[in-house]
Amino acid sequence: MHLELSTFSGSIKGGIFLKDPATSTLGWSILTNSIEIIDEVGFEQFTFRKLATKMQSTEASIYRYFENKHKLLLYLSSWYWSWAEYNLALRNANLSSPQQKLLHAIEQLASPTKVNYNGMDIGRLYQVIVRESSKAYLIKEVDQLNRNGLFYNYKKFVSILSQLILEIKSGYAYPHMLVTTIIEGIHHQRFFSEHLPSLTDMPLEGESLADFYYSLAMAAINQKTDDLHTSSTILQTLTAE
Amino acid sequence: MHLELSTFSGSIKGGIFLKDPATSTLGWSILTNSIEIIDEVGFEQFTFRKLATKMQSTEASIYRYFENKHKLLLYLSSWYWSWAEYNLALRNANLSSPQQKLLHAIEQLASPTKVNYNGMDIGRLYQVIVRESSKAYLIKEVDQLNRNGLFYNYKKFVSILSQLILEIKSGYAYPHMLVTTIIEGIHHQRFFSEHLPSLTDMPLEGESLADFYYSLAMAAINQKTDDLHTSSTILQTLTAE
DNA sequence: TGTATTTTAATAGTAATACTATCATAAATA
DNA sequence: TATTTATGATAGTATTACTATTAAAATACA
Repeated sequence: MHLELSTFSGSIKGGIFLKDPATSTLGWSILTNSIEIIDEVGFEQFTFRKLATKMQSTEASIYRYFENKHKLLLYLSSWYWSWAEYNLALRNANLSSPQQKLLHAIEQLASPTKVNYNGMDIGRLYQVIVRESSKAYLIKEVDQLNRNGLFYNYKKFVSILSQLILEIKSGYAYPHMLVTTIIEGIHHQRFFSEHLPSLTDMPLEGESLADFYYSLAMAAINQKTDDLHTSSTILQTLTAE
Repeated sequence: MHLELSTFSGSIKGGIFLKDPATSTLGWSILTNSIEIIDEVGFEQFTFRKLATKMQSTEASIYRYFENKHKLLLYLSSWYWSWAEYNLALRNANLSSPQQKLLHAIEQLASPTKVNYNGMDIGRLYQVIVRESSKAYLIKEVDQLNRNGLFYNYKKFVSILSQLILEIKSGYAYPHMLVTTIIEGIHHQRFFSEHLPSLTDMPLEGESLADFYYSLAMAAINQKTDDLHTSSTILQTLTAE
């Protein structure tokens, strides 16, 4: 297991960074320290000045790696999805059942392995992803970033899960919607259960969270054709009751 | 309809504002203009200076209504949920079927009425909600804000839909999770279909989006007990295949 | 109608943020 | 050893996110 882990290296698109932080100790320090600060103070309060101070480096040095803190967040997010993809492939390598593969994927999304990878605290990165990752794309510049392929890693992960869905139910019409609903749903429920519990149900641990979304996926996939209506036919059915 | 509309007034918790913007023309102007600017430049680039310039007023005047731009966003979000609740109640007033009520709720979430309420462009507010509303709670200060009851309106709306779910299927264990999954899901799909289409399926209009989530809700609710497993039993089932 | 009170505008100012630029030095590499 | 590259140190600018003060305008109220 450890051997495989050490062979992993996130493949992040240039364009996110000015200089790849994965290629130097200072760069790697930017990543690990930024995770800690963002986790502690939140992305809004996170500044390159705070990061530089913590790292005992300078703002100027950080700016040589990233244009701004948003690109750094995008890097962390991309790295996470690259890691998630790698880890999932490892875990599912010698399985054939797409159901089981999907279950593993959902379990991993709901409670990731809390390992430490070269000083990078994956559990903490997960915390950051849960609270901050949607801010990487819910922005005005999203189209421009997307044109440059900067959401590649997230899209790739979604695409892999969508493929799994189609293996389970060939011809299912909404694999991508289902997958993104599950992913973002898991993140939201994780956040809600900790901070806004009345928006969830009971203290949900990673396991039961995974159960809920796996069941949801299966229910959606295995829905009888009779259950699928358009708004108008649904309304007719209901009015006829 | 117009009469009813004019009787609506959002009930927003004090604590979000310093002085209720709904009680003065300047305050109302802050709301309508901020929606336009946030829609145009995004919440990150939105500043009270830009707002003051557009309104032909001053920063100091705006600061008398809101502590900061985040509280203003929270106000817009609360106002939206208050409006959504009011509108839904109106639409469902003389219906009895909880299924139909839920369908109406989901349809409204997926494509809100594009009316203009006292100069407030609801369609534009909806755009802002889709892209920005999660930033109102995905922050480090969430617990403190929540202790002061500042997420009341969103919680209330979620609670109403959860009640509907329980009317449809008494005893269903996860009404809140299902509801927030649907709400945030709708917003995400709306955003994705416009900006990251590979994360959705086909060009989804409001109607088909509503269909997808209504079907999802029904599938989750009407799931046979046999379909509900814990992770361990799921794994056993799968391994046995 | 006049006076008191509240609301807004105008202006100024401060600390922090988000950068850019320059130069020196250390480390790596050729 | 020479040369490139990476980092550090320092400085500086425009913008942001406010706070404070005073004056004018609008409103309430007696």
